[in-house]
Amino acid sequence: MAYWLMKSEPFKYSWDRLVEDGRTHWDGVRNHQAANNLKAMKNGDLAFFYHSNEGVEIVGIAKIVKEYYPDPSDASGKFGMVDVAPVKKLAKPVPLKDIKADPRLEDIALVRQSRLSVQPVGEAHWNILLDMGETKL
DNA sequence: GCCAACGTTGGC
DNA sequence: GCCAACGTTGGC
Repeated sequence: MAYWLMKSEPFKYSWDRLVEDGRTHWDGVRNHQAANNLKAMKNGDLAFFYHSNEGVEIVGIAKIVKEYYPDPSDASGKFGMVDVAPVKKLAKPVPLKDIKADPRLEDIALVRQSRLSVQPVGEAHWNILLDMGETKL
């Protein structure tokens, strides 16, 4: 079981939309590093759902329900996508500023590689973030 | 709206 | 293969 973090701008695709839809295609990734992370995802892996630009916080937990396959929106055929479904909304969203303020999280990709839209989260970091979100799985 | 970070493109 | 120019992401 691996853990991830996926970013979405809420006015493009929000956590509430994901809950309404039940599941969605995580398409549109055009960055190789992010795509490599998508490729490494396995069914059942969990991912934090992060709102960028607006909110700027982790709002929920999603799970991978379909592993990497071609993204039809990519004409070049180089990039793929996964399908995700909502698992649980965080009892308390975890804002980026709190993540930055916690020395235990200073090495997290969210801080160190702020532009990467799909990133791995270590188990220790995952548990800290769950704690900060006052959420139990 | 600005700007830093960073990926990509293209001239040489 | 280097690097300047340019585009995009995303925090503030």
